Amino acid sequence: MLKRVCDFTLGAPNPYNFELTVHKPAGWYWFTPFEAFERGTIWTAARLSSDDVVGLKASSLGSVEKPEVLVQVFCEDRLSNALEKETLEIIREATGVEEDVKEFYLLAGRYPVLEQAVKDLYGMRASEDPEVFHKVILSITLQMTRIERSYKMLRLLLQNYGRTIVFDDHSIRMWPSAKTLSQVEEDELREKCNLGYRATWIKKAAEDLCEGEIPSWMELKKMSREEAKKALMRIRGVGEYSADIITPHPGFPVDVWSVKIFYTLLFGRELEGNPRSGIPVVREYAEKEWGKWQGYAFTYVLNDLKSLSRELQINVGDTLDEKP
DNA sequence: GCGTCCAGGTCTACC
DNA sequence: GGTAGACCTGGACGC
Repeated sequence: MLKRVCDFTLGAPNPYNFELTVHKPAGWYWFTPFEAFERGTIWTAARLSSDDVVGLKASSLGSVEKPEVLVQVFCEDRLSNALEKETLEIIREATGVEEDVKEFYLLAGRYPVLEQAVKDLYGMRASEDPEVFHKVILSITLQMTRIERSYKMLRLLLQNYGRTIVFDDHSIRMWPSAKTLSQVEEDELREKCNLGYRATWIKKAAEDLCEGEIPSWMELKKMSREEAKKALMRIRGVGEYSADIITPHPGFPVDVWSVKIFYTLLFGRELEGNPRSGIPVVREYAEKEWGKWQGYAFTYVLNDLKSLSRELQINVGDTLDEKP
């Protein structure tokens, strides 16, 4: 059982909606697929550069217009000043309390789809777990398969190689560390987690990360958008789509499923022919129209599909199932 | 039941 | 530089 070692209280530029930020409507997790969310409070876990895992309990003390977030940190031992500072940095990144969305909201007013999404998800931040390795695993398991199998692979990875931490009467399953996965035999990884050819890439990424060949989140953040993407695409198994998911400079990671929806929403007609042909069209549109806010546009639309399809009377298909 | 097809990308060999 | 073809697995579908 971890003990409470420190608390942080954070302010944010309004509007800021804590619940929508940490518990997004489309069902995606904040830090780990096995975190707990009950009545406005979230219990989750983050990994520090020292490989220590801290438990996080977070809730809102304020409102959308007067935001204030309380985060309690749990750990085996008291954190050093450096690790406490790193924990705060991770929390700031994940809560998005330093991001001001007013500019995005002004831009959104010019596009009916975004205007509706902003109305529905007012105050939400697009931010999430700033851990490159977790995002590498996620993006690789999302490739070339149905979403059900992606979830299965993720579940098996966490169940077989992740660690469970217990704090504040909650038990949270954490992602496996790069060190752990680098030491697992590739065949074992393939068989135990149903990864197929992805086992080679995940194992290689774990090894590269241990050897310092993959930049950290903060290092990527300091790079330009293009440099960060180029650095990520040097990881085996990470192409343009995956790099857009991993990078701290969010792009527009449309795939053959989401491109059909975005095409319909943006151009008012269904995409005909091979869906892959629509990907560069939608990407180009997002880059040209929304520039640095394209990641926000993607997150807002993706998390508001049910409402958008109803309000704009557009059929977005039957693939809106809840995520794990 | 059983065989076949193909999917929320990426890599590699070949031209 | 551009582009087929291969890659794991498992659910859907046709027979």
